[in-house]
Formats: sequence, structure tokens, C-alpha cells
Amino acid sequence: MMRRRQSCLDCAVRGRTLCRALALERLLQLNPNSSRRRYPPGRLIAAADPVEDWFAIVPSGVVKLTQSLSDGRQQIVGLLFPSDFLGQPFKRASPCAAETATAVELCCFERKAFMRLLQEEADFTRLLLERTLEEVDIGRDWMLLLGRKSAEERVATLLLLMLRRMPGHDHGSELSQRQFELPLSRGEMADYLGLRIETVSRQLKRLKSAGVIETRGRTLVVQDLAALRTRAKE
Amino acid sequence: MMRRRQSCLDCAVRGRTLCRALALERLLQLNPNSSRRRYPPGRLIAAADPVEDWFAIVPSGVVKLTQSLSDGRQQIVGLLFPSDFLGQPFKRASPCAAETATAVELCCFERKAFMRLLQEEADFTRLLLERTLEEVDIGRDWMLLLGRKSAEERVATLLLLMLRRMPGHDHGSELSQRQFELPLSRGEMADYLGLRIETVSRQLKRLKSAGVIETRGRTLVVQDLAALRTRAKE
DNA sequence: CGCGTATTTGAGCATCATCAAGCGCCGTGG
DNA sequence: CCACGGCGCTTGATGATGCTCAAATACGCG
Repeated sequence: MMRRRQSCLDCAVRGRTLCRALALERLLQLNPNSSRRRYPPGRLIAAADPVEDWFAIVPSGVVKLTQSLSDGRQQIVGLLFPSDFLGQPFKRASPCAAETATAVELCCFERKAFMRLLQEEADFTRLLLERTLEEVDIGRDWMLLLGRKSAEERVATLLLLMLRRMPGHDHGSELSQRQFELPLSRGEMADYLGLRIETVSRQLKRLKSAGVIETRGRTLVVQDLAALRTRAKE
Repeated sequence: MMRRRQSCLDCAVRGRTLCRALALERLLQLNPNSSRRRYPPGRLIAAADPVEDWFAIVPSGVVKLTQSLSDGRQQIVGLLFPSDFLGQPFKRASPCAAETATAVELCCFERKAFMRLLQEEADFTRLLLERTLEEVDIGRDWMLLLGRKSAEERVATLLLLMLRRMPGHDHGSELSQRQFELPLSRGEMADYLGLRIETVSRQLKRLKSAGVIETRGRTLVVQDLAALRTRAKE
């Protein structure tokens, strides 16, 4: 894992993340306390048991939050996309582990610096609260999916979620709004959807033969967005 | 729905709820802005679409938060027990509806009063943040259940959850730690567990014939707590 | 007591899981 | 350049868990 310093001024996600609650001078003053780390795909960032002593923003890449049963059954309980936040401010133990799905950059702060922001910057706290409340809602949407949706509905819903949150390579083109690199393997999709790998594969095939989507390697193209929405029951 | 005023000093959940972040004088000053409402079982408190203009603490009873698909499939995505909080501070629309499971009391605040607390009382905001982060974790635990646990494991887990959170009628006795009134019908359990009503019934029967639990009407007695834990895979 | 609703019970079935090959892509090394 | 091997993905056959439909029973309440 590499570390380096980077100016907050160059940060691609500054306007969309927690940091936007900070005045510029405060941000620059904080800059020396932050460090960028880069992880390859499939690397453990933080185990479940001991809580890490730092907090992070995700400037790029996708992070999986997983939870497991003692017998090995695993469920992905959350995905972090660029601009999302990683950390457990008030707890000493986290129930879930964090792992990279794709290559990931993290912008990390030490616990102490972060907690001081929470003390001193009311806007920062309020924004974190707002983000956390959104996180609750996102979790609840997923509970509806896990509890009540069929396999096809689940897969379609996940594709729409990823389409919404994956940054397109070329933002100008029309295509970029329909096309993205899958950040998850079949196994990871299954772990997020509460399905088995074979079921995910079969449902993707169904969507392909119905002309709703197309895949070229890891690239996914949504041919018929309306149909995908219908099948997702959103 | 009845409304009446009640002194915060008499509140049964004051020490465990958001209010404990407030100084006594602030609390008393807030008191006139709060009103108690009582609801019978099975009553809609707030629909999904329009966000309510008030916030509430639950001093007694159990509230269901439900989310539905257009075709009627329903999932309970959260339960509120005494001392829990109900409301959507920053959103104008809520994804889920709130309904009473049992008879419920709510201690309600107008939006304006609540938002002012968020502005002026940093400790209050911090405590709400802490509670919200816990809510995220609770949701994630439930995702693991919905995605990966078997029917029996789900039912056992729910019984343990209710045992933990239902206040015993007589706190002194040993029995009260093993026994409680079920706040949910079979159908509601099913909606929370992502199962069908018949499946819940059958799994309860299995637990009964195995001597793990016993039911007398709506009262549930846990005969073998260790066995229940084992079957819950917790 | 009798009705309406909640719950239980049973029989058959569908969806998704499991088990087992087989395929394709890609990097390695001959 | 191609054979080899590994891994991720696909495909097929079979089976189990939980769903559906249907009916019986229990329960609460007038």
C-alpha cells in the first residue's frame, strides 16, 4: 500500500463529500493530517473485529463492506463508491470488514483529527449525520430487496445501482450513461444480492437474451434502460 | 389519537433516549413544545410519501417501519422500541411508512423545535449521530439475516431480538428475563423476516417441539436460551 | 354461543441452491 | 508461438427449502 500526500485542492470528490462542509482555510489546515493510500483489487482494508484508528473518504474505486456467519456464509452489507465515507466514529468494534472490490484510493485521517472536526465543526457533524441517515435509507431499500425481491429483480436492481454510481470514463458522451465497468465479480454480486453465483450468472443471461443488456468482458452496456427498470420493480 | 402534555421529569425513557443530551433547564424549556400521542395497535402513524412535520421519541410500545413494492409485497425494515427515535430530519420524503404494532405512545416535537435543537445543541446532534450510526449497524445485521440465514435461524434471531428489547412487566423476577409478550403477529414476523406466515408458524412449532420455547397465547417463554442462541447462529 | 380473524396444518409445487462438468480468458513458461 | 494451468464464469441436472393454495382449528370479542 502506497501513501503520499496530495492537496485537497486537487481532490476530485471534494464538492460531493464530507469535506465540503469545511471552510477552505480549515481544509488546508487539515491537509497535512491526511494521506492517500492506494490498494489493489481484492485487498482487505480493515478486519471486522478491531476498529481502525483512522477514517477515510473514498476518492476513487469501490469498497465492499462484508459481514459473515461463523460457518463462512457471507453477505455484502454495503458498497462504498467515490465520495463515500468509511469509519466507525463512536465504536471500538465494527461488525463488518472492509475490502476493496476494484483498485481503490483512500484519503485517510487519523482518529484524533477526525474527532476534533466532530467537536469543532458543527456543519461537518451535521453533514455526516445527513450522510448517515441516507445510509440508513439505503440499507432499508436493500432489506426490501433481500426480503422480497426475486432473483431477476435483484440482479436488475443491482445493475441500476451500479449504473447510477459508477463514474463514466467519458462524461460527455451519451454512451457513458448506459455503459460502465462492472466493479464486482459474479461472486461479489451474489454476496450482495443474497444469491449464489450460478443464479446471478443465469439471470444475467436472461437479461442478455431479452436484449436488455449486453456484456463485453467486464463492460456492461444497458440496451434498454426502461426494461431494466421494469424488471427491477423500482 | 389522544394528545396530552406530560412532564419530561416523569418520562420513563429519558435517561436512555436522545433527551439525555439536554441539560435539565433546556429540557423543561422544551417541554411545552412536546405532546404525547397515544395510538392503538395496527394504526398508521405516517405514510411513506409525505414526510411528517414532526419528530418523536417512543416512550412505550413498538412501531414498525415498512417498505413496499408496487405489487403489494411488503417488508418491515425496522422496529422501534421504547427510547427509539422516529423522524427524517433532512428529507422531505421518506421511503417508508410507520405503523404501530402494539399500543404506542409517542412524544412528539414540531419540526421547528427539533431543528433548532440540532442547530443549538451540539451534544444532541452528536447523540443523534451516534444513534443513527447504530441504526446503520442494526440494518446491516438484518441484511445478513435476510440474505443468508435459513428460516429457522431467522425466527430464532427475531425471538432473541425481541427478548432483548421488550421491557419485562416485572423487572425483579428471573422469569421476566425469559418471558415477554410478542409485539408482532405472525404476519408481521414474516414481513420482518422475509418469510411467509406459514413458514414462521412452522418454525415456531419446531422450536416448541424441541423444547426451546413455549407459547401461552401471545406470551412467549424461552425455555432454553442457549439452544435458541445456537439456532440463531449469532 | 357464534362470528370473524389469526393461526395452524397439509399437500403439491416453484425457485433457487447444490453438485458437477465444461468453457474461455489470460498470463506463464517452454 | 503455442501448450499449459488457473481462475472466473457458464451451463446442465437434480434436489431442498420455503412458497402457494386450501382447509381445519383456535382464539378473541360481541
